[in-house]
Amino acid sequence: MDTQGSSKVTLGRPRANPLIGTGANPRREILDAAGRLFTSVGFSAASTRSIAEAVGLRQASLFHHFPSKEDILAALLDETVEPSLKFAAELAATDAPADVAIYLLIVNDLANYCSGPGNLGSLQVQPEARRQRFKNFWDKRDQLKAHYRELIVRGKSEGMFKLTDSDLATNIIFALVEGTATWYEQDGGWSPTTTFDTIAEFALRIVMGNAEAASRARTAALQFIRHGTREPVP
Amino acid sequence: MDTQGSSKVTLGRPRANPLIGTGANPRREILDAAGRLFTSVGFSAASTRSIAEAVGLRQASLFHHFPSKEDILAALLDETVEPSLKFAAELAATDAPADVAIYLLIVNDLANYCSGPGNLGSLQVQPEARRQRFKNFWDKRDQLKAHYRELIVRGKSEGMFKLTDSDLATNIIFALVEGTATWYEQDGGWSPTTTFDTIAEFALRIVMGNAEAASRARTAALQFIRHGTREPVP
DNA sequence: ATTATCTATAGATCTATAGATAATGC
DNA sequence: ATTATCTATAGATCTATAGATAATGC
Repeated sequence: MDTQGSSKVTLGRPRANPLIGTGANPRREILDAAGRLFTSVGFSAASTRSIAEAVGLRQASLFHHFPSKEDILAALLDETVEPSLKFAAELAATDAPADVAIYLLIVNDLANYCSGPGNLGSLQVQPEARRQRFKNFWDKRDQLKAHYRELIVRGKSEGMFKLTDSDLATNIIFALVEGTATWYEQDGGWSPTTTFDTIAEFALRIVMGNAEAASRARTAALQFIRHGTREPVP
Repeated sequence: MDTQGSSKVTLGRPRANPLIGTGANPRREILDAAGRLFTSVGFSAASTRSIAEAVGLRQASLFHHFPSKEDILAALLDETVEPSLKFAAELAATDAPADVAIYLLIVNDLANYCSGPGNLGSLQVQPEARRQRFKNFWDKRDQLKAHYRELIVRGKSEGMFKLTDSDLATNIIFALVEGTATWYEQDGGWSPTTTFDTIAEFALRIVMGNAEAASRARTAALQFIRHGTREPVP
């Protein structure tokens, strides 16, 4: 079975406008176009007709791939949180200290949330995303937030983080990360690397309350990526 | 002329449902209901019918008060940024040091943006708010952001703030403040005072890179409110 | 006479379903 | 035969306008 769209044969009746899209992976094309439209004009304002047109299909043909417009958004929301959740789980299984781990978690999540045109992470702030239909997404997002909380509680108990209320701090740090998707633009201004690194270091300044300690933790985190351990290279 | 709605006499034909709203200030009632609906279900998903029903009017009657649905959103957006902009201008005219000023600016803006049901500050993240029609709002919001930048540049040049890139820092701090409207809820968890104070102190930790200095600046800011100057009370 | 509402409706959507059709697979 | 598309359309909206109506003001 070919699920990657590398094959050239396409079954079924040809599209109204075959010039747009390869037709090899219609589901993927639809998700990409919908992501662009949902973030640029909004979920409700993006019509199924406009999504279909963007991929060279007629409006009704979308419903062969998704039972409803909401299902398209559900798939997109899931795609944004799923990789972050997976990374957080893997990270929790390492011996990374709390400061190193939170830096790595933030940089990874920023890369996920600020991906795709318009930054798919910004989908979740649209009021339509609060509908019951998307509960599954919010559950996963709560799990991701729990990983943040876990690290913050650990860092505090080890005396590494200087915080009064771990839960409030979790909310603020998490919002700092998630909120980036609503303003950051790939094109204008700063490179993703610079931006994400700065935000993660700022988060360390918040929890550690010390710019030098934050800077050292950042360096240790970058070492950790390269060597899979915090031990400094000789 | 009575613009405050304190009068009991109401001109014109009675409403379909006079039980809802006083009828004394229809424009205000419409804005409040629309604010609730725009933040809870989204601008596009909130129909003019649903807004009208919420204030006991028929759908068409809204258009006596606002020429279009977009004009309602424009008025709401303006109401969120206008008081913040005014405060920032007044603050700039005082002798408050950069750290004290940014603390006060942030706490004030948080109170503004997190007001009204659903936090009216969250209106601006809806993709519909990007439309050309709302350029006036974005211009004012840019002015407010310029005040943040001003303080950050000043604090850095005075050696009080430890930052590499003032512009990137401005964006991140500003997003930290604005983004609060998308997650903070009055009812669940923390009081506005505690939350806003914590966020402002965290912003100081970011720019100053020192928890103790941040804490002192916060104390000085609270003094400044009480005495209109930073000089410690004897 | 003035005002704020009402009723009625135009005209433009919008999502989703039903059933036909144009490809390839076997 | 299977698949992915198409056309056609139902039925439910949605915003905004036109003109009537039910109050108060003078």
